[in-house]
Amino acid sequence: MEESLTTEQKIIEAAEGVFLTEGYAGARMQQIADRAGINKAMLHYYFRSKDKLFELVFRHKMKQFVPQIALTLQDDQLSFLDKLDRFVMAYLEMLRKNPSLPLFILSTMNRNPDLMVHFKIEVGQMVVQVMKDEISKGKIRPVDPHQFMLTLVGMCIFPFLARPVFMGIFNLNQEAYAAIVAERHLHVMQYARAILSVS
Amino acid sequence: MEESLTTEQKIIEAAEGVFLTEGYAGARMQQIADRAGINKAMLHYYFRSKDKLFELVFRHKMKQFVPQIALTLQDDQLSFLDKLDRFVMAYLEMLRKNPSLPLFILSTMNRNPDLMVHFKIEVGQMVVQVMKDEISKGKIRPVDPHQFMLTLVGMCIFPFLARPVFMGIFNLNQEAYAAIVAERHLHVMQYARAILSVS
DNA sequence: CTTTGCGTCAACCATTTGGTTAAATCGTTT
DNA sequence: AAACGATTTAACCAAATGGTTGACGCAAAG
Repeated sequence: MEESLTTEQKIIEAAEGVFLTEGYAGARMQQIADRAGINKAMLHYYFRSKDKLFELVFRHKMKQFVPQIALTLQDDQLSFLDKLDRFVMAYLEMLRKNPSLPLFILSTMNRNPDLMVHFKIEVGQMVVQVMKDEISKGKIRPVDPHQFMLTLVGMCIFPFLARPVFMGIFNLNQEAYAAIVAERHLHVMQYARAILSVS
Repeated sequence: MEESLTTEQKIIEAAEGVFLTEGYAGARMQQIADRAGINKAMLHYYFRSKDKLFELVFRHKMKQFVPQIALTLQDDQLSFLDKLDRFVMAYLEMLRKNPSLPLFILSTMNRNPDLMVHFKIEVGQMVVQVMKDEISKGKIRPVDPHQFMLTLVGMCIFPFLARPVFMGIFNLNQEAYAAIVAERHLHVMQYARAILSVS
């Protein structure tokens, strides 16, 4: 079936699954080995330690998590709001495919904020610059870019973080919550338009 | 100094601190004992097991976390938006005092969604009902209450979840981020007004 | 004074966990 | 087919971890 996968790939795949759902402290090397269908010693043969393996997984997942909004913003043809629309659509779709990604990243980063150092990220500064330009050009209303991005990205991510809590509080079943997530895009853009649109 | 605290209280306080920052899997009974300044055996003397102690802490923290918006909504004197304003103010203040509460709750609930069963919460249904009433009375614009509450509460909580990531992405220091959090209330209400206000 | 029961502790225990090792197996080259 | 390096495995190890035990202190009750 998946015999085409190399052992190293099988390990990484298994490690991602286990680390994502259990977190670093909750993950067990044996569990990863079982899931990969190999001997526990292989883990240490290919990746020296639990830390090394985790770091590999984390780096990979972090790249997925940090919004690649930079690419979307490059396109000069579109208006800023249309660029946002594209980004929100793509980001929500990615999250739907990786629903446990946000909690994994945020938990890890809270436990060890130093990890951020390894990621020289310019996307933040870039977005702020673009927004300031748009504001000075009068294309969008003046808004604190930090607050705006915090809200915009949060609106996308939060439903995946709070899923069990909200399902409980609002008495929702799987389908009802899936419907909310499916409609999320509309409400995110409704927010963006309400805040940014020049009357 | 704090010799007035009973041993049981010292344990609970220490357990809260450790569980909040380390999570269940990452917390060590020895660590809790050290922090409480007592012997490890005392933990098992007062609370049979790690699970029992954790459950106690979790229940306590869960009560703090679930927005007590119900109380705020009762007051009939205020308009709906003023009620929201009160709630957002109070909730943000609580979060500022308990910055690691959200990640703790959401992590735990994701790991074990069954825990929600223990909390018979009616606040969700109540908020939905109030909003529907306001809508039918024409006091606020028609909005999906679920989407709205998800956004409103998310806007409050998310800054505390994403703190290290956003500090990294936007190159912010402690003070800069604190300033964003301090100003958060304004932007949350700006959202609420933009979405709910009848023109 | 002695007994009783709660609180406290050091020492101990069984299991789990990350990690190691030495032997075996497989594939490729000569 | 011998040799050789890469891969895989079972068995093992030391440390850590949640949990237990028996003794000791001590204040209140008898």
